[in-house]
This record gives sequence, structure tokens and C-alpha cells, in this order.
Amino acid sequence: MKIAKVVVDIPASQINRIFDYSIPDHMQALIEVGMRVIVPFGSRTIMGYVLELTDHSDVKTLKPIQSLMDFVPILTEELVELGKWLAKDTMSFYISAFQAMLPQALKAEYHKLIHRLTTAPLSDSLEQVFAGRDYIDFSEVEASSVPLSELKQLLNDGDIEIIYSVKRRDAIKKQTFVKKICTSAQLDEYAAGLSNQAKKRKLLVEFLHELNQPMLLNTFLKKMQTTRQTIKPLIEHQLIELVEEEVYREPYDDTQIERTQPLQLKEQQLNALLAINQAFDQRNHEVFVLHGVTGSGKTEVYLQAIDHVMKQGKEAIVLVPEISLTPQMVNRFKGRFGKDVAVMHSALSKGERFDEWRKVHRKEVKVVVGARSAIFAPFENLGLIIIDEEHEASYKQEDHPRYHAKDVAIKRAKYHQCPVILGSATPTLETYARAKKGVYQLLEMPDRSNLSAMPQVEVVDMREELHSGNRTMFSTKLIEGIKERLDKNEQIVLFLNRRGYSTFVMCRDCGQVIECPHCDISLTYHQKQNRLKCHYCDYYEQVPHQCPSCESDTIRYFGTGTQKVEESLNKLIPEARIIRMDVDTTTKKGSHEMLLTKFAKKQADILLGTQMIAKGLDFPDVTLVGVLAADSLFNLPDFRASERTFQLITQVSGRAGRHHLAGEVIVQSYTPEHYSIEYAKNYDYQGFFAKEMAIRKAFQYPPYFYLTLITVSHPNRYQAEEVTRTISQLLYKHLSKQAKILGPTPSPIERIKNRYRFQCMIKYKYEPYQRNVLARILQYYEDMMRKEDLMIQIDLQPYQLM
DNA sequence: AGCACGCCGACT
DNA sequence: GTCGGCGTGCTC
Repeated sequence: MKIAKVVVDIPASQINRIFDYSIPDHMQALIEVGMRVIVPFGSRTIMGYVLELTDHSDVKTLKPIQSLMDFVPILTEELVELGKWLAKDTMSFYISAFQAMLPQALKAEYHKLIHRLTTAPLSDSLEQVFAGRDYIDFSEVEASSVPLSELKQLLNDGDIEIIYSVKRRDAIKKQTFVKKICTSAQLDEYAAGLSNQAKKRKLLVEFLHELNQPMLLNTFLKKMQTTRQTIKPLIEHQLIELVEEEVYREPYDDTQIERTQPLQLKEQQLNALLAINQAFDQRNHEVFVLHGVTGSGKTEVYLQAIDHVMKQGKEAIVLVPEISLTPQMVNRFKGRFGKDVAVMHSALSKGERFDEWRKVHRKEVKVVVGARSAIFAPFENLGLIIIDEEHEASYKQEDHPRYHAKDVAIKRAKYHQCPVILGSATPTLETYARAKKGVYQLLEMPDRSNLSAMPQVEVVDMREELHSGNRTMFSTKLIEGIKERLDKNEQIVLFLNRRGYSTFVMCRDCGQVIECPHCDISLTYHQKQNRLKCHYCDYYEQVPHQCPSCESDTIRYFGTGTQKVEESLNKLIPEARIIRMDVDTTTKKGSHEMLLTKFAKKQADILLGTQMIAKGLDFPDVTLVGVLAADSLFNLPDFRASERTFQLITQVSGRAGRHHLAGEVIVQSYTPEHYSIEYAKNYDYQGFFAKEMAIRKAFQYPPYFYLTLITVSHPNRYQAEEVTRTISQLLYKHLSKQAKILGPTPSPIERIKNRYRFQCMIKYKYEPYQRNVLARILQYYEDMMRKEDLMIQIDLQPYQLM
């Protein structure tokens, strides 16, 4: 075992290989697969992951590993294999796959330094840069006026050397404590020897008499109203010492969470639980589709299934979409399992994420609740994987590696021989179709657990509202509904779908819309900074007072943002107390939770928000839910638009009347006759499924066909189109005759950051050689990509067709 | 990616 | 003559 196979930290196609390194003798006993190492690479020094240990290599001369970055592997053997599979499956680089599996904090930080080796004076300008230091950052010289040739000369003469440093950023947070290390007698003795002037020290000694356990240094100093300086003599006299202790950054105050006991299950829940437990007991990697209406008690099934798994000493992963957004959900898990739970999601800071990951790594927790990337939690005894709201698009990562958490979950479950639960009130067609075919096992929970009726859904035709002279964004029906609830002291949730709607700026005279100069997309108005911003690049500009093309001053904001809804609602019903929840009001840490608590305490009547209020919320006094623009998704280039609309309305409707009070839902739409709205109104999942399946079949979309989207971009429009055309032809030639190749077509957003974008779509049922063909195409264009700024993106099973 | 090496034009 | 521009190829 003298050779390590290493994947190196450079995401480039030419480097996307496994490199061999020799292992120095002193490392032989320490090195393990899954560790990070620092290796020489060309003239540099970089980080890499050890994927394999062997004693054979085809390469004649090997460089030795420079050092180990870990004492314990950070990737289990399973995760090493998973990473390789992930890279192949998504056509990504190995290194990207591994980086995606680990918290950001474990990424290496690189510095290029110049080390001064001579005391002899250098040139004046270089001395100025060094300013008396022995080490300087290379970038400092680059920024100065010192020519690079001068450095080259010094390097040759051995006066300086270049150092490539690899630093870790996985800082472990430490806290300093004050600890008493003496007896009371010793304290007295010390106090006696103090002069009368040393008042503070006497106070300190007095306090130390009472201090029987270590106290946080900061607390200590604050309490004694003093600074670090005054305690120095106490340390010198060995009365106290300062001790450092590793601590976790605790993003949640879990001391407040009340512990809960398992609830009595209804029959439908019990049946589901038994099936899952049985699969677990038999070490069966079955995939269950838990199709339960909103309020059917899916979470309780999850909790008890996890409990069963934990009792056998196994671990569980629970994926929740964007969970920062539902503290209620986190609390349910922490309430049941307490300290055994780690939470991982995007709202945590890098350090917090690292700490939660470390709890898993050190086997201090048994359950992870988290967003997409939590699927890579480094458990070694997985007993269950749950994906809640499995239909959510956020489980698909939109940049490299473009993986879907569901696929990773199933892969891991096979390895651990454990069940997977895909839970949803509105499963994706792909999932439900597989369940119906028997590939997955279907568990139905058609009733609400408290047997309360699903709220009545009323669809309002906004075209009629407009015809009868109502030009506001609220139908008469909705306004009346809101007023009625206010009178009864009940609460209202108003939902605005932001996707597909944005506040753009248009001139009323000539119809000119203000667009980004670098992208083919209208700029979006941001009230907070009073600016127009582009969502695809970082361009922004001040809001013009005059139309740039006709100089008219009738320039207006269009579209519907939550801010605008709030404003007009304030005008219509001034007495209503509104809480607005969107990206603008929830950026600050904890603000999300604060707003929800405020609403729960009934300090507001209306909760107005975007996607983030669509799921998981449960407030007993909410009796009216309004969906302001149900059909906003239909304008998007997305074959899943109907499915998403159906899911959204169903999901939002579930927020009303969950307890003793009956609920009502008002859906506003310009296309009320659309089948997705009709079926959602009647809570007819089966009906919707049948209808939508027929449409997908007719138009050759998933689940009948798989999709691959290839997006080509280039600063030159003609080049982009030409390459896409060639790719389409190559695909046509090399894929089977059953594969449908569409393209080249301009992308829905034809230009982003001054690059023209064309796409080609493959629709297919079975193309075992597709990845090979695509890989060869990429190889063919490799040169052009490097030299001519060509970009080719491949998304196997895309969720966004933009 | 980023570095060395190497081949050509511009300048002291 | 030398300096430095960037095109090319390689990294265990």
C-alpha cells in the first residue's frame, strides 16, 4: 500500500482524472481512503481526496503526498463510491461531486506567497512592498509596480522562493472559560497579601470563592465589570486558569422546545407505518410513495418510522424543502428526538453548517433534517431516508453537479438496504406513475387525521372582475371574505406566486419595457434600493423618470410584487394588520421565525407572502386562504406548469381550516377553466393525474419520455447556433432512431451576460449510450471551449428549461 | 485552473 | 540584442 489514488481540487475537464501519488513511509500507518491530502501538482501545491490505496501504478515516476489534512476520513467508503457515481451520472467533474457532498467549510483556501531568503537589500520598489516582512502575498507584488522579470531574477538567484500554501477554513469554534484551580484557603492567603489599593482584585477573589464550575470568560468579565488585564495576576499565581473548549455554533435555541410523545395513529397512518417498518426489518430498499392529503398526518408517520429505526441503532435522513422556512417542522423533529437531531440548510452560516455536519461525522446525532444537500450526511448505518414534499423542484440542484436528491436517496438506500419514503399530497407524475406500475410501493392516506373537511375552494374569474370595472388585484369576493374574517377575529393567508411575475417598468405611451443591456430580460424593480436590477447578471441602474425612447414621463411599474399587494391592500382595508413575508423581509437571521410567531400570537390579521408560506404552516385561526394569481406559471416555458399550478393550489389550500374552524379558499385566475385549477378546486388528484398523463404522452414529455437539455452559449450568436446545430446532427447520427432530437432553438432567454444561448433537447425512452455520445461531443468541443469562450451545459433530466 | 515553455514583434 | 506578448501543452 504505497500508492494513493487522488482526485485533485481543480475543476477542469483535462484534470478530471485520478492521479497517483506515492505515500511517504511516515504516512503509511495514518493514511486512509476518504481523507483530504495536500499534494504537489505541477509547480503548485493543492488539496485532493484519497479515493483508493493500492500498491500498483502505471505511472513511472510519482510525486509523494506532501501532507495529510485529516486524521479521520471525511468521506466514508460509501460516499467515495457515491461521489464517483454522481460524477458519472450527472456528467460532472469528480471534484465537483465531492465538493457538493461536503460543507463549504471543508474547502481548501489557496495562497501564493513570496518568501524572502536574503537579507541583502532588494530594489527600492520591492522593499516597499515587503515593508520589513519575510512573507508577502503574491498579489501584493502584482498590484505594485515591480516588474515580474525582477522576481524571476531573484528566484533564479535564490533570494526568494514562491510558496503555495493550502489553508483549511474549517475553523472549530472555541470558547474560553475561567476555571478555578485552587482552594479557598489559597484564595484567602492571596487576598491577605494584596495591598489596599487592589480593590478590583479583592472583588475578584471574593467572587472566585463562589465560582465552583468553569465560567465563560466573557460572562465573567462582564459580571465583574473588568477586562482581561486584571485577571492576569490571578493566572500567574495559579489561582485560576483559562481553558479553551470546543463548542458548536448552535443555530437553534433548543432548550425552548418542548419534548413530545408519539401520537396515537389513525388506521391509515398505522398501515403506512407497518409497511415501512416491515421493509426496514427485512432490510429491503423499497421506495414508498406516501400520498397523503394535507393534514393527513404524514409527519407523525415519519417520526414513528424514525423512532423504530433508531431503536435498532440506525440513523435517518429527512429532506425537507428549504427548511429554514419552516421552524415549525424543525421543532417537531427536535421535540421528538431532542439532541439526536442535526439540522442542515441554506440559511445557516458556513460555520453553523460545518458544526451540524460535524455532529453527524462524530456520530453524535442519529437524525438529520435538512435541505437537498443533507442527502450526503455521512452516516454509516442508515436505516431510513425520507423526502418530504417530494414534488418540490428544489430537490434538483441547478448547477454542477446537477443531481436530483431523489436519485441520490435511492442510490444510498440500495447500499444500506433501507427503505425510502417519498411523501407528498401531490406527488410528481414521475413518482406516482412508478408507484402505479409497482416500481415503488404506494401508501395512500386520503383522510385528514382530525377528520376536518378540506376547505371549500372557490375560483374567481378575474376577467369578469375587470369587465365589471374592478381594476384592483383583489376580487370583490376576496375583499368581502377578508373583511368578514376581520370582523370574526379570524386570520387570513394571502399567497402570491412570484415566479412568472415580476415588477418590470414600462412606458405607458410607447410600450417600451426597460431591459438589461447584457441579457434579454426586463429589469426588475427593487423598492428597497429604488433601483432596477437584472436577475441574471449583476447589472443595475437607477429608475428613470422619463422613458428612454420617447421621453414621455408616464413610466410605470407593472407586475405584482408583494410590496405592491401590501400597499393596495392597505388602501382598501386600512384596518387590517398585515405581515409581509418575502425575500426582502426575511433576509435577517431569525426574522422568518419572528414574523411567524407574531402571526401565531395574532398580532396580525393577514399573512401575505410568496412560496415560503405555501407549505408546512399550521395556524388554527386561519380560515381564509387567497391565491392572488393562480395562473402566473402558465407563461413560463415549462411543461410542468400545469402540474406546478395544481400542486401549488392544493398545497396552499391545505393551510386553511386545519382545526375546529372551517376553512375557505379563494383562487383568483384569468384562466379559471384550466384543468389544473378545476381539478385542484375539487381536490381530485386522480383526475388531474389521468388528464396530465394523457397530455404528457401526447407531447412526449416525462414520465413517458426522459429529457436531456443541452444549452450552448457563445458571445457570437451565429457561433452559438452553429455549434448547437452540429451537436443536434451528431446526436441524430449517434443516438438510436427512437430518440427525438429538437433543436437548435434559441433558449427562452436568448442572451445572458452578453452570451447568446441556443439549446437542443433530446426526448428518449432508452439510450444506454447517451452519456458516451455526449461525453465524446464535449471532448470534440474541448478546444473550442477553452480557446473561444464556448460553453456547453448538459442537464440530464432538467427541471428548468430556461 | 494556472504555470512553464517557446516563438514572434517592439524597444533601449 | 532583450523584454514581454500570448498560444500551446502538461499537471501523478
